[in-house]
Amino acid sequence: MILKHSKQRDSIKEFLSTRKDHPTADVVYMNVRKSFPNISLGTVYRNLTLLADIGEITRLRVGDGVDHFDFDTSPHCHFVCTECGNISDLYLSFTEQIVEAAQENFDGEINGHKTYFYGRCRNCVCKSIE
Amino acid sequence: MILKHSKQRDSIKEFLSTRKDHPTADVVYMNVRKSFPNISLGTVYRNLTLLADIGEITRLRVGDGVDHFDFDTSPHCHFVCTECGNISDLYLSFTEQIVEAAQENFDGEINGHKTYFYGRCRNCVCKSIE
DNA sequence: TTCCTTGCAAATCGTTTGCATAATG
DNA sequence: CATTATGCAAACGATTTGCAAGGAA
Repeated sequence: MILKHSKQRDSIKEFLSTRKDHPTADVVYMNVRKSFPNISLGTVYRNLTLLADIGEITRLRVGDGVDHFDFDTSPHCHFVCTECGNISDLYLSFTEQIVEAAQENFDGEINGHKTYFYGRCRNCVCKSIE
Repeated sequence: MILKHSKQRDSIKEFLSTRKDHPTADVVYMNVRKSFPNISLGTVYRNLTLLADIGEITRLRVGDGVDHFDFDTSPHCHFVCTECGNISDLYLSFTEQIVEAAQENFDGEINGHKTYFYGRCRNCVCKSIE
């Protein structure tokens, strides 16, 4: 399967690259529609799936029932606020070591990992104190 | 909301407690039906959701689009075989420290984490070598 | 008797897919 | 020209939910 260029896909990547909040397919759709009013949700899904498959983006399933997408494919963890749903990046020094440590304890081949931290973000903590 | 006793819920818990492979709602349904032929999928889902909400079990979203349930609520990680889909437990010594380390690097309140390792299990690695 | 739980079926909702057409190389 | 990508709408599949009836406290 040889990829052909597509303006829609470019636009999706371009949009994703500007966001650090790990948008859902629907959010991508809403925004890309500003440039491509006729783009369909199906196209957005198809491209997000394709990009995730070839490793240009990462699909996150944090547990809220909706897929989120991350333009940053470097190894890092995520924090999910159980109150507002916000997802933020968490770059931890031991991220790399986690896989190594797991590999030592596991009889098989480990390629990667996804770590999600859950709790309340700064904003939500502050709000509840007021 | 005060819980009332229910034979169906007992049976669901009882079944889950015997399994270490993190079954899906459907698998739970299939098995509990042996004791309760009339139980409905809805009831299974309702109870699994309830049990997860009160913390008696854990809901796992490993990324295959289906929810898995774990009777073991102690802090541990999971390995997901991307070939056969199997999910196994991974008890790592540093599991506890992960949250602490993350907490130090994050401005908010972290309550827990879920870590999924992806790769190929022993079985699938062997098969591909044959 | 109160109110939680169930079974059933319909509804929900995020995601995928089939198809005819348009765009790319 | 061959093949991939698109828009549209229908299909899918896991999970949830409304409702009337059953069961626990």
